[in-house]
Amino acid sequence: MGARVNTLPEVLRGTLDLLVLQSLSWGPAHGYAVARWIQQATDDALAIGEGTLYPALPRLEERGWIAASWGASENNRQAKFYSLTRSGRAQLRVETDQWRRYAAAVFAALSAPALK
Amino acid sequence: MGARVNTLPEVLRGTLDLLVLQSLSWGPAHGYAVARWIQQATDDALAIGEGTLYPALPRLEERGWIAASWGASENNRQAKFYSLTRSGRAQLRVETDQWRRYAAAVFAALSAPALK
DNA sequence: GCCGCTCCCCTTGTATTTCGAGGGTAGCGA
DNA sequence: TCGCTACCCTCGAAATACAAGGGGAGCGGC
Repeated sequence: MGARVNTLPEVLRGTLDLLVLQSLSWGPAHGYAVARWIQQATDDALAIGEGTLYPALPRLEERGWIAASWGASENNRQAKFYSLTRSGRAQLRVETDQWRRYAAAVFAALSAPALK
Repeated sequence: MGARVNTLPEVLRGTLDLLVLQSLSWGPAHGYAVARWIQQATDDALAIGEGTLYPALPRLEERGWIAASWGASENNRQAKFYSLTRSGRAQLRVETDQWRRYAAAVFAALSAPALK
């Protein structure tokens, strides 16, 4: 049915963002913990390098989806805690939905017949 | 459990490749038709621009996954027909599997609990 | 015969993002 | 004091999707 047409990277490249937002939906966390969460939540199927994650966090912050503040970690280290903003929560819903529709479309294509 | 750890783009960026390979699994087709197939097979959820698809085809050819040959289209135009090679068929299996595992991991994360 | 549409190919520049490698500080236990 | 782990960051290289642009050739209508 007439859903809007998506371009690829809008959803694809946003997958990291989606995972980060989702990880913060449980409450504030620092970058290092976010990385661990993703790895754990995907049962080690996905690993995010620090060189990938750390640039992503200010990006999300710039867009107003997360907010940062320094604090002490569980291990008594300085750590930058990120928390979801109101608009970040909305964005999480948007991206979750996009992902679901995108994944459904790919799965559909994988079992689609030849072109008519 | 102990699946291999994936990096993001290996799977993500390969999604277009996966769709193209899948579209050719039904037999040779020219680029224009591949684009139409993808749009149709995903129920209009995904649209691939020509500026995206046409550079992708030589890329896949370079990797030995598809082979090109000129011919006449259904509408009696010159068209470049691509067909899956043997190694392309293998690649299709690999990428299908990767996609399934990747998608499963993301879905798992979307319903994962807070970090321990 | 000509117009315009659709089919079909392609290139270029730009923007975005991921990755790997590298570098740095600071607790903490031995 | 050593070394490990937790924690932050930057940089350059590589990929690739996109929008915009350009072109040729059938074909049907006039």
